[in-house]
Amino acid sequence: MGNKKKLLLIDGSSVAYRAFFALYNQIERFKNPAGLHTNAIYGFHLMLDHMMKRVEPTHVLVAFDAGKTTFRTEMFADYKAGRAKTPEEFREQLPYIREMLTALGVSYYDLENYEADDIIGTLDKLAENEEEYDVTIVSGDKDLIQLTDSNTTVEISKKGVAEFEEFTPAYLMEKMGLTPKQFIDLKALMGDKSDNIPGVTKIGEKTGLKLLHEYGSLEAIYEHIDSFKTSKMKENLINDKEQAFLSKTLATINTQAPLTIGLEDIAYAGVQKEQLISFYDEMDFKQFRGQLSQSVSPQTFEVTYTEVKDLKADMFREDQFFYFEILNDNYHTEEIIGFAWGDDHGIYASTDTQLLSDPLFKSVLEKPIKTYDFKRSKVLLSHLDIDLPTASFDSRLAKYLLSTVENNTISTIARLYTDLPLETDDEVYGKGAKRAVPPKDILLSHLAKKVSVLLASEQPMRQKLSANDQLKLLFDMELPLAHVLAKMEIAGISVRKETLQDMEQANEIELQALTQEIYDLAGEEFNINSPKQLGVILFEKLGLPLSATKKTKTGYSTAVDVLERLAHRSPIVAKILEYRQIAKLQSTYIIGLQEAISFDDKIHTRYLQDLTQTGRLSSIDPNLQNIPVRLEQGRLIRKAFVPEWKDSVLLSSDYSQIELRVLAHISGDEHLIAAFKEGADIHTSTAMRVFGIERPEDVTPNDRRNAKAVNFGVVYGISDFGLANNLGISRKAAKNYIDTYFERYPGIKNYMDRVVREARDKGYVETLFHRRRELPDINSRNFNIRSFAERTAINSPIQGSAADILKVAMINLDKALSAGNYQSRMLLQVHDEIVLEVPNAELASVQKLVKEIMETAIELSVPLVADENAGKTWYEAK
DNA sequence: CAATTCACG
DNA sequence: ACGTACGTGAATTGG
Repeated sequence: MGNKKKLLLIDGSSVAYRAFFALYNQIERFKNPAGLHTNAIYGFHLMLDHMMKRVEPTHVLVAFDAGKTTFRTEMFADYKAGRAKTPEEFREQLPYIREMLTALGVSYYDLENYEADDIIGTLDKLAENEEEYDVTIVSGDKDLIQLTDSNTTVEISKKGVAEFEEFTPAYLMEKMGLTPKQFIDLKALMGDKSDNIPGVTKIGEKTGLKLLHEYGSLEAIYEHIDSFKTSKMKENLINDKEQAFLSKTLATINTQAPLTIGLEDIAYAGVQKEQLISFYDEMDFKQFRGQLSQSVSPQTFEVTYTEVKDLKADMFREDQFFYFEILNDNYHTEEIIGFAWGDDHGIYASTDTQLLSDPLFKSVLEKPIKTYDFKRSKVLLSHLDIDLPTASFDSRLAKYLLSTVENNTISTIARLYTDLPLETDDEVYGKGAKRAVPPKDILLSHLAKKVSVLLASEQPMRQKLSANDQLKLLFDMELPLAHVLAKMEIAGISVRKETLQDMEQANEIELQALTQEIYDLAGEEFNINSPKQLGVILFEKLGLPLSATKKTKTGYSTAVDVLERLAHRSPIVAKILEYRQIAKLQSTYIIGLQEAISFDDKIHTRYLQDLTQTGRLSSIDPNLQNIPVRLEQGRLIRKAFVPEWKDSVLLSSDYSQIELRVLAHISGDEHLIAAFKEGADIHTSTAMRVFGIERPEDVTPNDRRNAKAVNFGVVYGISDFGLANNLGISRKAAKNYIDTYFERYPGIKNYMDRVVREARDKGYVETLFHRRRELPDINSRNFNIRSFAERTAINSPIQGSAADILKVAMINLDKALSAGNYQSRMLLQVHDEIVLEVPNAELASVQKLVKEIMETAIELSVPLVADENAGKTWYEAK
């Protein structure tokens, strides 16, 4: 019994280096006012926080390498020779990391002639002798793995600043089949490029592991060396014997370093607040500073405001900002808890929503106002029967257009465009269960501060919008769209609960039956919804082959594509697929949608206008942009979506192939343009060109299918691997398709090269309407990260321009419906589709109108085509 | 709170 | 050599 002590040992040199590179692509963002780079310091802090939280140590030490020469260089002059010079931007940060550790109450230590590894090894040994310690070692360097034992866990940094791979003796055995001691022998055989440890010629991880699994140790390998068959490997082993044993010595961590400190010296002291605050200020770490100030003195700015009890005419002037506050994010169900407005001459705040209905206030709101989140404001005020017709500025949308990298809260706006440190809503209102309306003075002051941030940030944001040529995007696209979306959300869509209830009952019975069948086939009961349990049943109990299996981080994958390849091996697989499909419909849609129906028998989704990286909308609470359609069983759900009015229908109008048309336009590829101008079936046309087929009627369904996949791939930023995966063909065959495609559509190839080059030069890409996507990773040295950024550079202008075009169409349609005094109204948007509610009497003319407006939203070098369908339910409007 | 799966364009 | 298709949201498990 008794509390075990917990010791955290950190390889400071290696963790700092990792932190430096984890945030390397943002290095220009991490500069304090004095010009010092701070990315490694910041990253180190994040890693340390992460581990402190996870381990909750009683004792901590950060060990650093002392200098260039160590006892190892005495034995082997070339040890760690030939290393790339440490960048100056990194070296300059090291002293500050030590300063930070002091302020954080964490000890650090270095020792002449020894490396950080040896300090850690020695302390680990000391702790082991005392027995009541649990030890966690953190490093970016796998060498430390040799120290793992029953009391010692080794965390090796894997990715970013908070992802680690946890090594225990059991894990090491499972992963590599090695004991911690054998891990040293592996390195002796393999060598280590970064430390310039030679190892044995031509022996890498694979051969090293094979030898160790067979003989157990380096010594044993050499004892048996005479019995080896003659081979190049044997020869290398013999020639490099001395080198191998030297490597082993070099790789072995010294656990007997002559430390001048002991465990009693490294107890965790806790943060030194004063010191830490001045350190954060010096480094310009606003975030850490903000978090800390929560527990110390609130660190913010002050603002004078008037708490309003009675309205007076002189409280209102032209060009004021108005801000309306709610506690949680669903503005359809939340009520205003306070509001504030003002300009440079004064800020006013109140919690009395009755004031809003005062004729004086109402008349002010009828004229264009500046605000933050016009759509939300409009919906909230509509609940008070106040109509907010227009806005002349929306800070939230402005921020979204300037950069999609961060969120668009006022706190973020404050940080990016002003020097006012505004607390986040989570800090002021609390989060999770603790969230609540604060005392009035705190609330009003926070609201007044928000208004003052909105005031201070408007000009900086306008200037940047202007510099980016994005003013029209804000004033002619996003702001008018916010108005249209508000009306759609307020209108909502009628959903028939009884239809869903009937489906729920039928499905319930079917699920019961399937569950029983699956249990019978499995020979036991288990949770079919648990991929983990399902994996055990399929791959262990039933012994299905792992050949088709993908692995996930946590175990076997049981995703559809895997299961489909296994379907012929056991009848249980098909049952599981069927169960999955119905269970998905049942929980997400049939039950989920019923819960989202409000008292007016309608569903009011919220469109997020400032979330996606491309300019698309998204839909939440519930998501009405992913209602099933591809499979008939799911598609039936659409029968529950109906018009509100009698003698009306739902009209759905969707763009045909809008992304490929956009691609044809921005690439200027003559063949793709010609195909669209001819009105050809685009996938058939692609099949003909790529597979060299003369007549359309000779294109088989399979040809067309393959061509379709290629077309999709092109839009996504194609790769042979991705296409191969999608089509279930070899990578080579996929590469062949792609090469032929680029040969036959040189304009497309040209576009891809051009847009990636532009992204590299400018750091961002743009849509036809100047919507930007920043691509900070485009010059990353990491192949994966860079490739992703390149595909994104290709895809974003296509997906984004298509999104822009539908937005324009919606705005134009809204205007036309109003101008024509139509009763018809838009209800839903699904990326390339608009759903309207239309009285029968208006159907013919509105259908024509919608088609016309969608097809003329923008003039491209290819025609735009929209197709309409109407019916009594969304299901029939297909 | 992360991971997995699956619904949509 | 590297190991991936682009963009979303919701339900469910299980630590």
